[in-house]
Amino acid sequence: MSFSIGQVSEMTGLTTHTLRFYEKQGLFLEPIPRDSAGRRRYSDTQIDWIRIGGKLRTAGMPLPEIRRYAEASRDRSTAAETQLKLLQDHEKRVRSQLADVQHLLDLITDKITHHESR
Amino acid sequence: MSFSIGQVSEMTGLTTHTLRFYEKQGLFLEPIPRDSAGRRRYSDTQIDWIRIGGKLRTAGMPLPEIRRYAEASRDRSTAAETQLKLLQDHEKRVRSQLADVQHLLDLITDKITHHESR
DNA sequence: GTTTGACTTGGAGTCGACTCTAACTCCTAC
DNA sequence: GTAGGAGTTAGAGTCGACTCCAAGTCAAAC
Repeated sequence: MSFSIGQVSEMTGLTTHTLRFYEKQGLFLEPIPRDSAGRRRYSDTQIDWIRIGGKLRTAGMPLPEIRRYAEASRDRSTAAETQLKLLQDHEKRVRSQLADVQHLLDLITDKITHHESR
Repeated sequence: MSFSIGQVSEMTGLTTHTLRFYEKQGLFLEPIPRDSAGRRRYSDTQIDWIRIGGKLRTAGMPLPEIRRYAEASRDRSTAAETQLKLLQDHEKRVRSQLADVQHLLDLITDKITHHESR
């Protein structure tokens, strides 16, 4: 079973523009095959990957890192470990952003408490 | 006590370029006063705000929202509540990014566990 | 057999957030 | 008094991540 770019767009929430753009950026690694008329045909496994890539994006991972993530799957024996490391690094970044926000939240709630008890 | 743009740059880690850029973007709200030669002089309270703005940035908040945060401080009676809301909204976003990463981390660690137990 | 609609490409345009340049003005130190 | 260094401005350039455009191809429906 294979899907057109329009179908994949519907399935993943990425626009067709973005799908072509990601392909140009080398984010897929397995090249997307074309039918006799030159149109892209996506397989299930490619769609699975696109969904993961999309999650990585919404999670704030920059494209070059997502590319590294994709490239890691080349080497079957080290893929998961490399990807784990990329994810952990990114998790650290997001966690520190969260810590920043929470620090500011503390300051603000303190301010409000003081204001109320005045 | 007031400080030059170069000193503020040192103190906050933002470049002088960025400080001028943020000012153009209306991120300060209290306008930065100039000395007799037209140079910016930052007060302590302005520096305090710049530090907060910087934190908001590294926490991933976009500039328009930081502007709203700054503008909120106009109205002394509602400032803290408005800012609290902005922070909470942003916290939600960052949390959901973190959840995405953690979901992927789960998938990967599962994959590794399976691989090891094969 | 032509219209319609989904696709193709290369390349241009947009937007957010900086980052840099050019030409200029001050102040301080020698 | 002039050289150096830190400022000033308006505006241009960069980079990441899309987003759109023009010109064209193809298959299916009428």
